[in-house]
Amino acid sequence: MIKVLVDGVGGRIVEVEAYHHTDPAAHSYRGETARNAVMFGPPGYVYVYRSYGIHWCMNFVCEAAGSASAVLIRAIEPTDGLPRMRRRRGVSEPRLLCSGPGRLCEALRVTAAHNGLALDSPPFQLLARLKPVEIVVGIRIGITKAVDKPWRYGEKGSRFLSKPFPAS
DNA sequence: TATGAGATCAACT
DNA sequence: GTTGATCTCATAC
Repeated sequence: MIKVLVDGVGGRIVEVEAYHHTDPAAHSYRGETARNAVMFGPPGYVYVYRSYGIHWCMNFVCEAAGSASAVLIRAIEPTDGLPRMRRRRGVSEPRLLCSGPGRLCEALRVTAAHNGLALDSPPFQLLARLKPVEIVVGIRIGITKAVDKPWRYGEKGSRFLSKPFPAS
């Protein structure tokens, strides 16, 4: 999987979910608003929003401008800046640092200040994967609409997923 | 281990 | 006024 760093801290993306404007579960489903405007812009940008009042969630905008599609980064495998992540998260167990959207954003210190920033300029860095990996697909997590759509993608066998995928 | 509540706020109805 | 792409901690089995 691709590796993402924010200010030098981050790791390999091991779990994402896809959202699209035709998807009832997506923020962009009901059209553009002040919050989701970034999703309607060009790809390669970061969309950050607050969830349940206390957590931040990070998305990468995809496809052409106007399609309002994005991938929610649900989990990464920490590889860079482990000490800083531990300090920010207050936990030492590596697999608890980034195994979930809210955890990941706290570990990378992603906030509304990052909303609308480009993925190819500081503090963001994207690094291509070194080798192909096996991907498993499943249904999405933590949503109440379009629950049956298999738009969750993860690295097979990774120990850093927010939840395990059904055996495949 | 499993289930449940609380935290806390911006956007939407 | 209600809801939510969540997490953590507490209490119950």
